[in-house]
Amino acid sequence: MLKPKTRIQERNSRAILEAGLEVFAQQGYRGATLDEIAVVAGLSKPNLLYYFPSKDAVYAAILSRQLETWLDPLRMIDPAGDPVEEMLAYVRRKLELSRDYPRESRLFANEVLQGASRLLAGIEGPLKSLVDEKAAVLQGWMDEGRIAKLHPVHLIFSIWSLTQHYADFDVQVRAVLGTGHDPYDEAGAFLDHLFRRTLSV
Amino acid sequence: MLKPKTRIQERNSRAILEAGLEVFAQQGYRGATLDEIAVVAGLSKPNLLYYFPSKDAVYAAILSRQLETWLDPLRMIDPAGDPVEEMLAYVRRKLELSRDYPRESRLFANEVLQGASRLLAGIEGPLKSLVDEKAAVLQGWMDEGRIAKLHPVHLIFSIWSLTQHYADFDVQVRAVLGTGHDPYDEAGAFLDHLFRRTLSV
DNA sequence: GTCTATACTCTGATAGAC
DNA sequence: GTCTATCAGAGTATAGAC
Repeated sequence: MLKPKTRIQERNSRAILEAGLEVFAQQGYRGATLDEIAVVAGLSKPNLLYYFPSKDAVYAAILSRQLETWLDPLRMIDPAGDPVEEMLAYVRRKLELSRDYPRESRLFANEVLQGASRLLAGIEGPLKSLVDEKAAVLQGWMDEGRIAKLHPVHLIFSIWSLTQHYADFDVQVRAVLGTGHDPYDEAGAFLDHLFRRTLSV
Repeated sequence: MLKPKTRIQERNSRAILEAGLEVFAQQGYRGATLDEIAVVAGLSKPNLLYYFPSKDAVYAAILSRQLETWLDPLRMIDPAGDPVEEMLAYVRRKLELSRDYPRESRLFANEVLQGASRLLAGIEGPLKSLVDEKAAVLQGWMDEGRIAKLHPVHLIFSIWSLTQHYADFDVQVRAVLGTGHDPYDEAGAFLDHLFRRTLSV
């Protein structure tokens, strides 16, 4: 990416990343086109390519920008806190991410679904380390009898899958629920209930 | 699609549907190319287009072929059975689908993720009807105090999300678990435990 | 019925005017 | 810095030989 120097460069760089997020999240890498991204960003295609050298560069910039945000909620689990409340707070934070950043969720979903070749190479190590670290915390809580004994890694998977479902499969959720529902409101209550029952000893 | 008459037509039609499933499931509709499908099917591109008039026709044929299989496990829930065991059996059937037909799962995931425009138009009604019907059965069980009181539709969503996660995000699951794990084996035990705790009164 | 050749469109990327 | 014009390659689809 071009290092932004002027106000107009700053604005255009942002517009491209924003438009790219929109289009890549809906179509996946191969399905997305620079034409569409340029239109959404309000630029010509050559102008877009003045800021980023290639389609791949746009995609990589967007992916890496979102990574931290995506893993932060897991990092925030506090080994010194109350186990059940820590887990329920994690579920809430993840559900809020799905509600407030559904495009980011779908971007990752597309990426993983399509093999994650661009993503996993870079984060496989750190991701596994973080999960292992937190799984050890959960295991400790289980050994102390403070939460129910379950496979800790699959417990983390279950939180990812249940919360991200509402962003990734949004159109299906809304189609099945019908009108007059607030999916995230209902999901919040449902998941709180589900994990409280599941985790309590 | 061409109505198969000869043995060679039968074989080629199958090969195209099989190859299309493979490629569409990994790339989504727009990301998939006829070139790739033809190569996987072992045919030339024009020959592929002799059997199906267009890319869209191949895709539509594959989608509709898989729909029944995908909804059958939900249909099989028996209102006259034991509530908790019926639900756990449903979870098992869905997990087996993910294990045995991961490409079909990813095909639907891509489709829904990318807006489901080709799918929902055709099945929105039937899908919602089926879910509503089974949600009423669950609600009845809850009213009778035979399973825990939870939002029945979100309960169904939770089963979809937890089971399909293992097919759709397979590469992430395996990357995080590391080697020496059988994801579906562990997931079976985990989900059985989770839903037994969640549903028991 | 199947293949080769090809038409035509879309896509990513570049050159060069302003 | 941004635009118009354009290229090469990939993409869907068709024509016509065999």
